Amino acid sequence: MPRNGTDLKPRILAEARRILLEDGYTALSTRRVAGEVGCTAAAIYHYFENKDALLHALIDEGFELLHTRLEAVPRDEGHLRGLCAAYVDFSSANPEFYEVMFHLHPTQMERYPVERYRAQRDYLALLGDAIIASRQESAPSPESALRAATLVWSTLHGAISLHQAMRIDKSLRGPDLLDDAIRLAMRAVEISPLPSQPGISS
Amino acid sequence: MPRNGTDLKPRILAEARRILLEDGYTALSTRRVAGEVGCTAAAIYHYFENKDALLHALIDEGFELLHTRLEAVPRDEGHLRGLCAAYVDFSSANPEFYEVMFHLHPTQMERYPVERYRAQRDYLALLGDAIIASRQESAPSPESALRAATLVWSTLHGAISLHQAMRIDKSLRGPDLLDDAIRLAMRAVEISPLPSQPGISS
DNA sequence: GTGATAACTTATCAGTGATAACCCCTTCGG
DNA sequence: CCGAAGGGGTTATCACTGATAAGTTATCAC
Repeated sequence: MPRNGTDLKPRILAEARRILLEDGYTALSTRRVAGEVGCTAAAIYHYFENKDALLHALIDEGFELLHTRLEAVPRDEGHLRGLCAAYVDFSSANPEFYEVMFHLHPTQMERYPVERYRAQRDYLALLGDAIIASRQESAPSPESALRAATLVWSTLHGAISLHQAMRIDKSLRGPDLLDDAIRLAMRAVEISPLPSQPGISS
Repeated sequence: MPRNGTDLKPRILAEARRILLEDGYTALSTRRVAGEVGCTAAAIYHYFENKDALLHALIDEGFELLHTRLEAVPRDEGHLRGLCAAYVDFSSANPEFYEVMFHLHPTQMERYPVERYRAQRDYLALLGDAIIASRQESAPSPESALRAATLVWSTLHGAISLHQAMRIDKSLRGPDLLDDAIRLAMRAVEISPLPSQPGISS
């Protein structure tokens, strides 16, 4: 039985989350978590199959946080724009969460099944619904709504990615780029429903 | 003097490049490079200050490759679209190069000075020129051309990033998303020159 | 030849994720 | 009340990683 009274699992998660948010993903090591929890690194493997499983628990937390943020957006005529702004705001307020949720390459995350990402992506459904609602007269099919939603998402993600990686020019303000991206994303709806040309790029 | 006649440096670079392209960034370790070159891991540190310096040499190669690709785009009336397509094609043809060039987070690359990325980014200047040329009548200022070019770039990058990370829905074709992104990026020119609203997002 | 120096190797360190083996304490069956 | 069972850990260790200091060898200048 635990020397410290309570189960270790929540405390491991709490310390891991704190380290991730305070010092970033690269600082998140099993030994460091163990050290701050007050146990041995091997103890973590009693509660999580491996380090990735611990990280995935944090990723799931991030997706839940994003979910509640997006659900809170009022479903009025500005729903789509609100979703975009909320998504961008989430990335700015939680850059470390955003990084592990969207920046981590699959080769570094082989044990987080791609399926799980896909299951988590109800934000795409939200975007799709908002897109459908935003143009009731032209009534896009669910397929083209998903395609447009993906384009909206990818547009926002691109700006967030370059901004967070500090790749944009010094003379440009990050928030301006994010704002431009939101405005551009609103136009994605006009792009996607075009007939899909059979594959071009190699 | 070298036992093998030639200097090790080009061979180290060649093996590192091969490993990066064949097995990806995560497979690139000093010991592996040394093993395939036929020397010791410590020998690498004679030619490169650290592992990052070796990786940066590869990144520079990638930027040069991208540069020649973009320079080859004919500067006709379809210059901007051609640049976008060439950029996307480069990312598809060289995903490993693209990853280390644009996906590697600064926290994993602290020793690659951000300035160096900025110096490498003449593709932004190319995009800016193409944008200016594409609308000679409205004649955007260099500043808004840079801003628009960044938005174009970020739009393409977002689609490439999600595509390479296999984040997009199974029912969607990656090339379709890339194609949509190019079409949307063409509209970025209409977005950016708007009067920059003083900061909104947090 | 001799000294200097470039071009390495050997040995080692600190840190990473991960695993096997053990130990201790609680709990439950009898 | 006692002994087996098993959860909840620890210790020791492995195979990696990047990195460095110190020693060694070969070549070149003079």
